[in-house]
Formats: sequence, C-alpha cells, structure tokens
Amino acid sequence: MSGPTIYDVAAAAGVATSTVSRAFSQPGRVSAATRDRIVAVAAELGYRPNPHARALLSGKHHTVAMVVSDIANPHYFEMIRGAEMRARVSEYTLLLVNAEESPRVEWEQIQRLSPAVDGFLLAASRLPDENLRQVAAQRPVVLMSRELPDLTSVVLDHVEGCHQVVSHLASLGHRDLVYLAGPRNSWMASTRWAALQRAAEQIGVGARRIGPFTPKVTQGGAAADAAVNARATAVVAHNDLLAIGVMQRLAQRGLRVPEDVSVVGFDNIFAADVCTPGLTTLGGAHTDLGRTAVELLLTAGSRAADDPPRVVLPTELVLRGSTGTVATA
Amino acid sequence: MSGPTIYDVAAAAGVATSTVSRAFSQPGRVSAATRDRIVAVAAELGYRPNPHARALLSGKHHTVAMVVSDIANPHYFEMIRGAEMRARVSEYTLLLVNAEESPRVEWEQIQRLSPAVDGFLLAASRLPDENLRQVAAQRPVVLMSRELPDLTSVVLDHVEGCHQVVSHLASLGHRDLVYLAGPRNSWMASTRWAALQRAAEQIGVGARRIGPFTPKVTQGGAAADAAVNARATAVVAHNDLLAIGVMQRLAQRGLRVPEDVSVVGFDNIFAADVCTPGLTTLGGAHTDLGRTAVELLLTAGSRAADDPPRVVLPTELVLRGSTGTVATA
DNA sequence: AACAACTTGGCAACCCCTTGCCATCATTTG
DNA sequence: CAAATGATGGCAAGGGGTTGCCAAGTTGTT
Repeated sequence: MSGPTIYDVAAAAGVATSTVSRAFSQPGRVSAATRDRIVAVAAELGYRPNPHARALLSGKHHTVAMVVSDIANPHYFEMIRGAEMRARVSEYTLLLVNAEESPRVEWEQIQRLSPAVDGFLLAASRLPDENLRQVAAQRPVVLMSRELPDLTSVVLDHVEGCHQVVSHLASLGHRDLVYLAGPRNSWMASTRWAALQRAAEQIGVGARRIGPFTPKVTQGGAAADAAVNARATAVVAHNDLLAIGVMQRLAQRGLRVPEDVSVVGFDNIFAADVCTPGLTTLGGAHTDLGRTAVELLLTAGSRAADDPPRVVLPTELVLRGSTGTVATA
Repeated sequence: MSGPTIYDVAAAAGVATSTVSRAFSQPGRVSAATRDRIVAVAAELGYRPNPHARALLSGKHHTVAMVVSDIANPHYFEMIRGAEMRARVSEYTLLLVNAEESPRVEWEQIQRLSPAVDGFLLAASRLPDENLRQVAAQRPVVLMSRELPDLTSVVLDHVEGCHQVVSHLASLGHRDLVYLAGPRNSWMASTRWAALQRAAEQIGVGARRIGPFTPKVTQGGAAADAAVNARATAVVAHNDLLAIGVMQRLAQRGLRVPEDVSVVGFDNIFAADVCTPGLTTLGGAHTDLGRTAVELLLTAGSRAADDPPRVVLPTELVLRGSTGTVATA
C-alpha cells in the first residue's frame, strides 16, 4: 500500500537506517559521498518520509487546523486563502474544519483534532470563553475575529470601523440607525453593537438594535421587514449576506435603496461589489488576517505566554450605492 | 505538551496497555466491568487516542486531501462545503490544499501529502493525464470536474449543459456565439468548447472561440473587448467570474446587456444572482459534487479497480437577465 | 473431583523515523 | 611511531497504539 521506508533505502544503499535518517535531517553528520548515494537511492525508490512517524517522536505535525464557524459564508474565503498561503510558505498543511455555527460541533472537532495538529486557528468561534481557554491550555490557539484577554487574536478594528460607518451615515443626514444583529453567541455581533452604540453616542445619532438574525441572505427578508416596521432610514446589517438579503426584500416591497433606506454591511465580500445598488460595507484586509493568524500561530512557541499579542488590522469603509442622503420627508 | 496516553490510562486503571487499546477498538474482547472502568478513567484523564500513532500501524489516516486548482474561485466553495460535510459524517478530516493554478505546485503538494492521507480529491486538476495516473497508482483518487478514462470522476453533465446553453441562445434568435475560453491546461475549458461546438452544429448556429483567458473578473475587460471586436451578439464565458468581468466592461463601454449582447456564464456562483443584470449561467449541484466525490473516495477500496465509476451529475440552466432576444438591427 | 471449553488479560513485537551513545577508522600532532 | 582528535556510521531505545499468541481464570460437564 504505502511507499518504501528508510529500511528499504538503507538496504538498497548498504547503510544503517540511522544513516539514511541523518542524511536527510542532519546533512552535516554524514559524509558527502554517503549522502549523495543515499539521496540517489531514495530518489530512485521514490522514498517519501512518513510525516506521521516523524510527528510521533517530534510531536510536531507541521499542520494547523482552521476551524470556521460557517464555511458557507464567503467572508471566510479570503481568510482561508491568506491562511493557506502563509501555511504553505512554511510547508505547513492547513486543515479546514467547518463548525456549522454549532458550538458543540466546534468543540468536538477541536477535541478530535487536538492530538494531530500543532495549533488551532479559530475563526469567529462560537465557543464560550471558558472553552477557548481550555483549548488554549492544550494547544497554541489564535483567534480570528474574536478577542479574549489572555489569548492571541487577530481582528479588524471594529471600534474605528463602526465609527466610520456611523460617521458616514451621519454625514448623509441620518439621525438614527438600526443594527440588524448577528447570532446571539457571536462575539462579533455584540462587539459591533457596542461599538456602534458608542460611535452613535459620540456622534450624536440614535442607535437601535433588532434581532438576532442568522446572517444569511434568506434571513434578510425578516430583517428588512423588521427594519421597515421600525421606520429606519439607515440599517446596518451584521454582514454583507444579511445586507444583500435586506436589499432584495426592500426592492420587493417597492422601497428604494438608498433613497428610502440606506443599507450598510460588513465584510466586503465579492457580491457586495456586483449587486445593485453596490453595497456600502466595512471591509478590511481579510487575506492579511488569515496570513497574520498563521504567522502568529507558527511563532507562538517563541513568545512569552503572558500578554499574548492582540493584532488589530485596519478597516476601510467601501462606499457604494447603497447609502445616500436621508429623504427630506 | 501532549495529553495522556494509553500508558497513563492503563496505569491508572491497573491494567495492561493492550487492554486499554482493546477496550476502545474491540469492545467484545474485554469484560464490561473492565471496559467501563477503563472508559471512566480515560474520560477522567482526558485521554484522546493519538491518530498518528494509530495511522502508523494501520496505514489508515482518516484523512482525505482536497486539492483545488484555485481557491480564490467561489465556485469551489460549494464543492468544498459538500466534501467537508460528507467527510465529517464518516469522521474523516478534510485537508484543503490550494494549487494556485500551477501544475507544479499541485504536484508538489500531492507528493508531500501522499504518505499522510488516505486519498485525494482533485478539483479541476491542471495536471497532465500522465501525472494523474501516477498519483492514482499511489493513492485512491477522485477527479472533480475532470475526466480520465481509467480514473474515478465526478463531473457535471457538460454535454447536456452546453446544449441547454446553445439551445437557449438560439431560441432567443442568436445565430452565432463566441466562447471566451478558460486556461489552456484546463480540461474543463477544452471540454466545454468541444461540447459547445457540437451543440452549435446540431442546433445550427455558429460558434467561435476567443482566448484563452484566466477566469477572473479582472480578465473580463480584455475578454469583453475581444468579444465586441468580434461583433458577438452572444458570449459564453468560461465561468461566472469572467462573465461578470465582461458585463462590467460592457457597461463601461456603453453596451447594454442583454439588448446589445447576451452573456452566459458557468457555475452559478452566488454573485451571479445579485449582479445586474442577473447572470444567466449553467449551474449544477456543486455541493452534491463535493459530497459524491468524498463518497466515492471513501468507498474506493470496495470496488473493482478496472472500470472505475464516472459519475455525471445534472446541470440546470439558470435564466436571469443577462440573456435576451437578439437585436433586430 | 478431574478435565474440557471458553473467556479475559498481559507480554512483546511491530509500524517508521529520530537520536543519544558508542565503536570504528582516518587524520593530525608531539 | 604512539597517542590524541575528529569524522563517520551503527546499535538500540523510544514514541503511542495495535495485535498475535499464550497464560490465567471461569464455567460447565461427566
């Protein structure tokens, strides 16, 4: 079934297995002549080191697991891409895991993989803080789009970002906004709401919250109806998927965007650029987020455990057609 | 670093390691009382079997690698999702690998992972046939969106699909179509062109090919210009990304879709639904494709090696606003 | 009571690779 | 020329779990 082992190579080259092993892992310990011969024989036999056997002893698997709270959301796409690219540079393998928005599934997957990976990337984890600390006690962990004081994390600057959003809406004349909230157990959802509230207060506009909603296009209908019912002139949706769903429903009901209602999303997914009108959304360097997270994970061993890094990446408000001046009724 | 082993459990329970092992893997071989005690002790200690150690002996890793030719394409998203879901059901781990559209990278990644996985899912592989056979000789392989006589594959029905596309355009009065081709080393690209040609011939319309183009939005500009230059009334783009890029460029040049030019894409990605006009595109059950591919891979051992299954899944032409009757100039 | 038949548990080898330690051989130095 | 030094390769253990084989223990039979 499997390929040749170092035993085969050793036999074919007429040396001990240890010599073969060292020829690859400690080139200095073997004479050039012997090494060349071994390498040649290995190549001829098509020998590939078995990473599992290696991991068994070293404890290093050269693998990191990325657990995504819902892989159906295109938002994670860029993060996955960035993570994959960075991992590949270091010849690490990226294991992709879907938690299906379920803390239980997430926990089980983590426990199952724990002995087999060098660390975890948890993207928008739905686990309670307590569980996150437990995971971190077993393996290095980097949180993505979530923060916890004692853990390493990478997030976009939601405080600044939400300020940009509110400021933008205020400058268009909106005196009031409605936040269509994300899932209850989403750290991002509560953080955004807090940041929006604070920004609204500073800027002097009102802010209300409706929800929670599962952040999918299909939920946009209910969210839109609720927003209309609340007589909102500006809605800030938890993410672009929800925002797009909201816009679809508004169009269906004959309401114009942005003339009647302005809509803002989060994440700047690809579809936000091509929908009509284009969706104003708070974007950020998601690829960098993925890249940085892997970077932090791979270098986790070389840092003091106390005061772990908490990277905050800049956001950018991408203005498109979905926001406009408030109607002067 | 790592958790407790069966040695720890054995010591704590006062039995031999083999008994612990059997308590989990061959429940019948151990008395219920002993097993209960072992399970209890294991749970208390937080014992998790080490999958690598297990794989070392059994050769089964409970892991499949999915190699995607370009992870930036949302099209793969659904396939990844389907694959991930099916793998999880069987408690298999899905390893996601990006080939970056490079046959070399793809080959290296496969070789690197080969000893560590139970099989490969190759999505739209860019490798030459020869290399695919080599991979298949080492490990079970399932091709996705690609066919090769001696290998297992899952594809959408491009023959029927392309017929639908051409038939649709013909019924709108188009006498001629232009195919904006995908990458040169893409099996899909040449297959689509062949199927389009054949359908065009049967239906009695003309078909021309322009390209190749890298199937990304940014390439849509050049593709659109070339199509306009060719006086096309209907363009069939290699995929939705390219089609969306084409539509953007056409709008920029003041050409109306579908009044001046009809546009058709492939894949039915999410953005095709929200762009303006909506993109008519040939979709299919991509989630099923991913699911089926894993299914076939996991059951690969229980089939005869000759005459491997070649699953063809149905397509559906999704009609949206980007196609219309040809202008009666 | 003696023995057969069956159940349960333990020993030890094995999977593949790494590595500490030691033996061997060659080279250098006094 | 002997002894010290260094370069090189081999032996064997170990890492976590599995499994063939055998021993001990249990139950049943005559």
